[in-house]
Amino acid sequence: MVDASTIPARPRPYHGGVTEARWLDDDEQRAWRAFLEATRLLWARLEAQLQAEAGMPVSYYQVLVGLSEAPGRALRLRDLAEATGCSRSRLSHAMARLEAAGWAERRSCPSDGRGGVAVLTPQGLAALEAAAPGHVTAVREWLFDALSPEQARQLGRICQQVLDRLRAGGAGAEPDGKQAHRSRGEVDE
Amino acid sequence: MVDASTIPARPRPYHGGVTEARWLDDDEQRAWRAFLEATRLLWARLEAQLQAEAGMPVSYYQVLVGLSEAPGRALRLRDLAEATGCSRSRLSHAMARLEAAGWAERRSCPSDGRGGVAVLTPQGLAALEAAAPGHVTAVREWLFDALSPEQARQLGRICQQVLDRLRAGGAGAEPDGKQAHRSRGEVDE
DNA sequence: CCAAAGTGGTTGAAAGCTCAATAACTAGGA
DNA sequence: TCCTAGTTATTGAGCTTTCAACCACTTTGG
Repeated sequence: MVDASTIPARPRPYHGGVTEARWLDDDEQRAWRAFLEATRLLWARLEAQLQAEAGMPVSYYQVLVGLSEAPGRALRLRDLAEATGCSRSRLSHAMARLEAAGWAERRSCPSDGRGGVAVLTPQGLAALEAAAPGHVTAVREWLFDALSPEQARQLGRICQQVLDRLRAGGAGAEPDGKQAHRSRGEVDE
Repeated sequence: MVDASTIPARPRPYHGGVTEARWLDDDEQRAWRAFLEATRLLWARLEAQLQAEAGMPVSYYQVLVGLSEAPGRALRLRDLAEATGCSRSRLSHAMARLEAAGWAERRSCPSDGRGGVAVLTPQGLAALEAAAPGHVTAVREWLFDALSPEQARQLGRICQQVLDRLRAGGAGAEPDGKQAHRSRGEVDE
């Protein structure tokens, strides 16, 4: 079966750049294609499961989780955005939907007039508690049940290293928040 | 820093289900949170890079790659959708944009009157060849440079196992194509 | 006290994706 | 032949996310 990849199979001569790109070797190529396909399918499965059983996309579920873990089940919108790793505008839109569903509320912040505080409602907590077991079961079934305990640790370590590098590497990603400055000198092209 | 997760930190009693969900142990919990965050950030980085340097989202790049690897740089739309792992309607919308950009064309299929064939134009190939080195460099820089060769193999093996399980597990995901039948007996709730 | 700069949050438009419906065609029998 | 069922691709509506612009408020520094 032809597999989806974001990298052409064979190196081609590239006209115009200054530096030659270092292509992926066979192990890396295999790993990359498997990674792309696995994450894509896994994510689709989890979205479908949560949508079917709890009627919400994963992103909203994550917002509810973020709120449920905060002291008093309330959090500054800024901090909630940080905790769930989403942009402020995205959270703003999401909160509108969560509020409409009766799962969360917005209050103004007493200590900072600009601020807003998101609060999880009892119905929101109930929805989260109803959704969680099915979600956990799906994560276990499609991810961890396919792996040995040793592999689970390997995966954790791998992801942590990648994460450290991405965070150290700074600019270029996070939207909405601070503007990206585009560092990184050695981009060929 | 508070980390985003789709699983609440502690098991909570769940009222209403028949079966108790098996929660994640500490290793799994750590691995899962790191996985979520790392894939999210990595993807954002790659999207930003390709958008900035090549003016296209990763999904379109994947379509161009799929076409470039096909014999004659042409492929039935059905097969292209399969190869890139996207739904037919998504591909249809994408083709409209790629055609407008002059990177691909649609022709009717001689052997099947229903069918359509997508063809990569010379401009499309040029755009792909211009975009590829930067993309490969980014993948290497943010993913593989963070890992040892052994870890790259581990990641490949892990993803392959997950992939096998997802494919064996059948229904529940792939949209648009065949309808999902929802198997899996033991869903609590 | 006041202006300038920074931060927090919202909004509307545009892009991309999904879903359901539909049209066009093929294939497989009565 | 005709009729039904399945396949291929497109379309439009709706949802989520991004992006840029914006307002409100706070902080900083004269």
